[in-house]
Amino acid sequence: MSAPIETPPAASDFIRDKVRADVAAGKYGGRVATRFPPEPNGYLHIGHAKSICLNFGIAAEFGGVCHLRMDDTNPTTEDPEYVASIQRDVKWLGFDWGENMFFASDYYDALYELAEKLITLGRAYVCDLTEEQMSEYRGTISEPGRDSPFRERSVEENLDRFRRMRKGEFKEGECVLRAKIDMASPNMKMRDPPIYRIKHAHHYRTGDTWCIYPLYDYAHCLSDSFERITHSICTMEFESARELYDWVVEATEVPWVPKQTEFARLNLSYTVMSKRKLLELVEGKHVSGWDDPRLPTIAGLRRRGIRPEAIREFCARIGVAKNLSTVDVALLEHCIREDLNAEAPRVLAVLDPLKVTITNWDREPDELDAAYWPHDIPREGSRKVPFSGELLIDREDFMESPPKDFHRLAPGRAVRLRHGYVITCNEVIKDAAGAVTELRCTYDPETRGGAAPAGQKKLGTIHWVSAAHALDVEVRLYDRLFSVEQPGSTEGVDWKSELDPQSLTVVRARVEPSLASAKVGERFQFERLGFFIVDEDTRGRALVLNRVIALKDGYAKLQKPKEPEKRARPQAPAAEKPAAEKALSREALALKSTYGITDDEARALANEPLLLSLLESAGRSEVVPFLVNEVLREIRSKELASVPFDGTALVELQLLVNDGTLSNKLAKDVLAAMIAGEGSPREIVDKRGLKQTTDEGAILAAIERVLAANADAVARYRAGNQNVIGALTGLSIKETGGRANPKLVGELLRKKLAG
RNA sequence: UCCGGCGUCGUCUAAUGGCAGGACAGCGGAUUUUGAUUCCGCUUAUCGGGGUUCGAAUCCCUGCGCCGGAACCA
Repeated sequence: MSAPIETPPAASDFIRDKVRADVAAGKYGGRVATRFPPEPNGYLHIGHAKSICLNFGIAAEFGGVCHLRMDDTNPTTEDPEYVASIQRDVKWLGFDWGENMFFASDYYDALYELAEKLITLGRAYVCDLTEEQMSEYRGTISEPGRDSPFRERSVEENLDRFRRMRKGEFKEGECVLRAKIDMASPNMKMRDPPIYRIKHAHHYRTGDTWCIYPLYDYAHCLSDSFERITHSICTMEFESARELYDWVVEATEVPWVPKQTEFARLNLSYTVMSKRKLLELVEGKHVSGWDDPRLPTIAGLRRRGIRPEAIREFCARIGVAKNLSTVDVALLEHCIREDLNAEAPRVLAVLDPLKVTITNWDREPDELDAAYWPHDIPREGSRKVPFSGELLIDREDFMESPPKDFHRLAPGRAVRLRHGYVITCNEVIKDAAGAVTELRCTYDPETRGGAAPAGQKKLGTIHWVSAAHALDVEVRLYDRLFSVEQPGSTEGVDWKSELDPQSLTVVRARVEPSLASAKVGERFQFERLGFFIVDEDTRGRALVLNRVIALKDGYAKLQKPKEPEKRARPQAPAAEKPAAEKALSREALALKSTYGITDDEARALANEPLLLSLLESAGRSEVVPFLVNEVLREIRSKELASVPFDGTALVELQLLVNDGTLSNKLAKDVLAAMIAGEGSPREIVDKRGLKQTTDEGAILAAIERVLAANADAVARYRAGNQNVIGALTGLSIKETGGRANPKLVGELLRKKLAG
């Protein structure tokens, strides 16, 4: 239930399309139930967030439910600490599973009963092969496996041994329960996969009740079934497990049959996402913990200061598809800035202070009014900012001999201090080593509040604080964890060596005094610098702030030498000579010579038995193009195993095309009707009045109606978009009830548009 | 190599036989007391080769490339 209202409306995707179609078809009684099924053996990361948003999002959109289920079937890796962190993270992301919190470990009894049932039905057996033997018997991806010598044990013996497994009479690894499927299956997952193994281990929830534990492929689908899940959504690496998923559900004869759908997992540039690598970073102390703000973990993102709104928006924007994809982290960063722009009040802070003395300041400190929000954000509020004779600015905002486009402070130049006065630099003080230690400037009293002096239109603005008033704080500047786009993608290079040593810089910074009351978790924008959050390491008045994300820096970009354009696919030359094509099979060769057809046609025919039988009953090569191009499409897309007509009907159809009764397009419509069982081609033509027309008057009239109704498209055509003619042709044909001769429509249309 | 999946702007993703669209990134301009934001504009793509069709990113054949699958992990 559950997604909060402010969740961005998700654009549709192939999974939502499927759910929508299932609901419309009344599948599962129109019910929608999804689940997010993490194993509690690690922390959630932004890749999980994608799955969470998908599963909870779909449930919310279709009035269904989304369960949170711990897939805890491996006692040796799981831990309640992870359960707690997962619950916290899902909740923090803004989702609510309500009553629907489940644990696979709660199903151990039911799973065990079904395993006994499988044995009783002769669909599972206890196998005593060792692990190495089993893998040897399994064969390889290109060679079939061999049956285990224990495969034909009697039901009684299997039942007895399985019960003894449960009682703890065997050592770990001594035997397993296997599904009895097919050792020769091309899908390795189907070669009698183990479904129960012995583990004399303490489970964090069931304690020492069990010493056998079900494996994923067995437990997961049944858990889905127990929970009456309708759409079991998972990532692509489980694709070959789907066949087994379906087998288990069917073989155990459970009443509820969920269906699995896979989508591509999220990869992000400049970071790593695998549990193994994340664990290695944490355990190897490359980061400070699971919540290190540089990590893509939910805990890390939260500590970094990113709001769940930004993550949800990001997940909505990346979409859901099956392509292997690596999303540019710049998109995440964009979502973070976009979210914080309207949420973080602006304040002044200096990260790398340089002293500025205002030589003509001869009074008490001034109290300036400073709005918290810029003009384009409709929010109220301001604070006082003290201005005095001794200020601090960021070192970056001064250059002794600046280029022309540097609109900041330099000897003899003026700059506006944000919310303050315009100052002019008169003198640069340096230490013995030649480093600048102080700037001596004068202020213009007429410019209080930042008003531009007469005649000075273009004036840079920089941030500053008053030295005597500013707070001394710790600021942690976080950046991308890795310095390369795809860590680990270069052969022979350890991915850990690609960590960016500068992903964290800690500085002592000075911030305006209003931050004295800032609370942990509060976010600010330090003007011109970035977004910051008060970190939980803050102790009393000793503020610690994390940089969430830097502001975009147009000037820095100007300075950077342009990256050479990475362009041009390094693919072209291969296209020169056509690669050797696959030799024709014996069957195809025979077809080719019998019917005098092309290689391509023979191949397509040989691939599809249904097509072959149609051709045989037709006995004429004339129907081959239609068979290969149209009939094949229909039977593939509708997954047909048979059709309610034979080849003679196709010959009849072909004759109708030949004598001009039907256009090719109409023939396709007739074919669809034939598949729907509406009778012979001639009957369908008569019944539906599908006869093709070449009546120019009628066609012209239709074209005129279409052109009148689509003036904009006509304009685009005349403006040079030739492709529009396709759409207009289609529309015109449709206008005649699909009966117009397409070629004629095209000719007339072209003539009409030209004239 | 066997089975399966996937190939659309630099990146992610739409277009379900009929005008290749959007977002991010990039580039240019306007506005700006944040070189931010906002606004406007621009560049850039259907993996190659054949076929079917009036019309193909989409259907068929084929080549190529990438990913996943041989845990008693999930």
